[in-house]
Amino acid sequence: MGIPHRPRGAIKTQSDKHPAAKALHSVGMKVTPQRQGILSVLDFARRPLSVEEISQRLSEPRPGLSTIYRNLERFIQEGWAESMPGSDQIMRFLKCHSGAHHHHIQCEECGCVVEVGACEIEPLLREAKDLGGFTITRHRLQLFGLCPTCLVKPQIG
Amino acid sequence: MGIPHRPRGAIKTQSDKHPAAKALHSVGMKVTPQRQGILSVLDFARRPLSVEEISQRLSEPRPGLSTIYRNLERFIQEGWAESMPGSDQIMRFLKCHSGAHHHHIQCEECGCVVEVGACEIEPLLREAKDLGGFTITRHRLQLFGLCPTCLVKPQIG
DNA sequence: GTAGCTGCAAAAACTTTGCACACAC
DNA sequence: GTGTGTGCAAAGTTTTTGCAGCTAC
Repeated sequence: MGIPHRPRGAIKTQSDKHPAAKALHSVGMKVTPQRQGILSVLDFARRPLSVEEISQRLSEPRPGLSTIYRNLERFIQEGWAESMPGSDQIMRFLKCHSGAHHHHIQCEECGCVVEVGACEIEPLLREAKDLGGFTITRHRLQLFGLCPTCLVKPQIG
Repeated sequence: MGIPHRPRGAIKTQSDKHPAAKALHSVGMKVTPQRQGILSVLDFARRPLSVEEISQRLSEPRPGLSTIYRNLERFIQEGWAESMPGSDQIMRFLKCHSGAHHHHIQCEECGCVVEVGACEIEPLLREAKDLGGFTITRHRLQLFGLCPTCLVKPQIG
């Protein structure tokens, strides 16, 4: 047990089994175990991960770091992932579940991230006068706070 | 010529001449030419500068890069400067003229940055319900647009 | 005079690149 | 079979660290 038996004939590329494979297919990218692995790791992650962290979460044999870098770049191009530069030099990556305009809230305690769909900032900006004469074309909002779990949990110290 | 003669007696530390020196003094940092230079470069910059760019704008003899890094770190601690991670790996630094909560608008064309003092986002966040149960503690808003100059100037292409 | 600061050089950390081989299609 | 993708290793960049000497105070 554990290994489900696979109906033969249904196996060739498993392209239509996992959504990841489907997505890769749809943009003309080859469906490789490495890509599926990286996408899967990002899917399960609840906070932005560095390349190193992504590598650690991948099962052996692990793809080379360069493979991870190269694929993340493509995923970002496709709008599947986002890079989140932090205060350190390390770039962290996050999967975007919504293709539309959205923002992220990150918990200051545990680092988990959720997407916030509704963006009510645009109208605000339209009204704002004192923007130094700038015409706003886009914005980026990062929210920080405490997630429900960490809010309940008493802070250490 | 070239070298202005300096009234003797007025020279000791010039601590009370430049605001930079004053500021350094006020937090117990020694007033060195390197620090004054870096602060001055940041003061004149209209867009975030990388360490390399700061170095290039300093007059000979230039401080070592490590000196620039070390001082930027302190300036950020003091709230005089801010680091702005971009899409590349390079950290860029910007002088904050307001100590209070503020945001930046960056021109997508020329890269210049201005501060926006009034932040009308807080009340908005307080009303917002669908934040996944998060309690917002702080936020970071980056605005991008076209500055008045670039708005007038016809785009190339 | 002393603590703090700087310069230099070496090391560290992160990311990119080149090329031969492998694999998805 | 072909072209894309991968692994490995080397190089490139940016940033940090250690230490001896210097300088602001």
